[in-house]
Amino acid sequence: MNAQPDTPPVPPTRPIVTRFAPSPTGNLHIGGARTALFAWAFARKHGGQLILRIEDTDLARSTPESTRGIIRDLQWLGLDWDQGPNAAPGIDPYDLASQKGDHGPYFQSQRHDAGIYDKLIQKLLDSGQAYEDDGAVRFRMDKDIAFDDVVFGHIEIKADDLEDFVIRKGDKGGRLPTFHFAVTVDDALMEVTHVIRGQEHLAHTPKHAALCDALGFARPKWVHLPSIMNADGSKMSKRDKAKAARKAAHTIAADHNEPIQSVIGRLWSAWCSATKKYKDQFGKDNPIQYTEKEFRSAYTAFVIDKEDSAISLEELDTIATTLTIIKPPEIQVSDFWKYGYLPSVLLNYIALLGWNPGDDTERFDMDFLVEHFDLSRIGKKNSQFDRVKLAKFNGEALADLPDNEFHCLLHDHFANNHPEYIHMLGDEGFKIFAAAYQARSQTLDSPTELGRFFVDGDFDYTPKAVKKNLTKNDGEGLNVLRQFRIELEACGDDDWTGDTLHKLIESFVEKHQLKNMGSVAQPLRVALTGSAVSPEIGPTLELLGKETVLNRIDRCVEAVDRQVQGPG
RNA sequence: GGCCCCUUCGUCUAGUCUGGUCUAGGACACUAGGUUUUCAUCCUAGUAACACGGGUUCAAAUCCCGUAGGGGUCACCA
Repeated sequence: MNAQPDTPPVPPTRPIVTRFAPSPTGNLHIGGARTALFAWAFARKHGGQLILRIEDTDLARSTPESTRGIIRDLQWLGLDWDQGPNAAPGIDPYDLASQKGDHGPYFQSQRHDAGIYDKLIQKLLDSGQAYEDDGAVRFRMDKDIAFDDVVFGHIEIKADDLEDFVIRKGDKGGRLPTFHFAVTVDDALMEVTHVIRGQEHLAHTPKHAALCDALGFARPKWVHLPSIMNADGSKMSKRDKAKAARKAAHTIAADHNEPIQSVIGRLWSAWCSATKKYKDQFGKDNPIQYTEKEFRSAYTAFVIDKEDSAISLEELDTIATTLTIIKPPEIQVSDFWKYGYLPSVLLNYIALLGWNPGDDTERFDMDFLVEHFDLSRIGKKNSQFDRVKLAKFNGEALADLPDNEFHCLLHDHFANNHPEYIHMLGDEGFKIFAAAYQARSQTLDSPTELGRFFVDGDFDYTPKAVKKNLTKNDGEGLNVLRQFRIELEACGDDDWTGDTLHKLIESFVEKHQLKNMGSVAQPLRVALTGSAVSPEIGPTLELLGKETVLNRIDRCVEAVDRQVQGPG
């Protein structure tokens, strides 16, 4: 007990504390996800703490739905926090008693209710560093100020370039603190050591530094991250989705040489038939219902870039996607989820935007990131988001998955997004479908583009594919198709499996002295898919089923014959 | 516009602090060839960058100055 160490005790160092502080005014977008990732990685690397704090000081724009969405997206990504709202299922994140950590509450609206900000504002008022202005409170910015940023270095601003700024809103804003005041106070009170956030806050940091000084708080280390941009160099934003839909509408108008209103009219018809199809397929009404008037006015607003439409951006986005007039650009974390990216891959890819481990390693998991993460390796340059590279990473990760894991993921994805495939293929069929597309999928959604013909026989024949595989050389392929149809018809139901059918083709090739399997497989592909592309021919035949295969061959032969004989 | 920040292949980047080993490396994309029943995968090879102009130096992608271009910010939004 009284034994003292020989050496003086090491002075206690402050544990690393980072925070992610979104404002709940929309979904978590990709830039926010990277900020969260870096804050998470830095805290984990140093055995520190990550705080999730919700900055809901904007009464008009903050919503509980956004808070829940952000929490859900962070959980999907696998980024966990040590202090903040409780994300356990069934628990209301706003519930004070359930929040984790000693520095709560973790919602700024709740902190305001607790009087945390008003007390400090009064201090500034009393000392003359702040003053009342038309119901609001402003902070005096009358001195030169300098600060150090971990990424951008030393920055100095002259007093002349600074202005007094509001720290507490007036009655209209509920007398809540502004972002600048709340963020400064909370970071200090929550003992945050490293403020990791987007570069858009760099220009605000002089305010935060001055506030820290006036309040007598130690300044945290500021770490500003460069922005993530679109391929064209513009900033990534959810408005891009509307932009894409708008562009699509205008493109359709131009292609058909018709006014935009008539395009919207056609979209309405398309929407009606999509709704009807939904009902036929699922036996219940489409949960999204509009009157023609609503639809037209909302879409018009959408197309001419107005936010105040009767239908929300998200719903219009859904419509545009349903009608397949656009494949909206992925912007928010939930988009990447919806389009079948793996969270581990998304995280890997966005970690590479502005950071790298210093060698040529590009594919890594979060254990690697935590081990190697270092603030000094964060770059200063904005980076463009390259969906093609992400897709490649994702495709490789999917291909590397054990079969059964891929099957489960694909099944979940399709159950949520394209249940008609599961209905039509059945559980056994879906297994074959998954196996057929694992190596061919860049996302869990890819099989819908590649394998639509499995559930939809209403396709046109690609002229090039018909010529090359059927009509060329006096209809060589067409003859093979006719003859092979006979063998298929003779095939018993028990023999209708991928392996047996594959062998059937092999022996047919041998018997007729054909060049190779392609001589049979390619004509079949055209008949079955309309194109020259499908997964392996065996599983393709098996999955389609005997009846469908024979019908499609007949339909194809007929169509090509008609075409060869010419019109009339 | 004021202020702040940034600038290496088409894109993400290594290299810049501590000038020479950089005739600038990797990845994605692209092109060509090979494997494959198609597609995808895979293998091999290739095209491709230090924004521009001055300086400092024996030597500059690396240091300094200027120009151009880009981004951010300038709300009782965050």
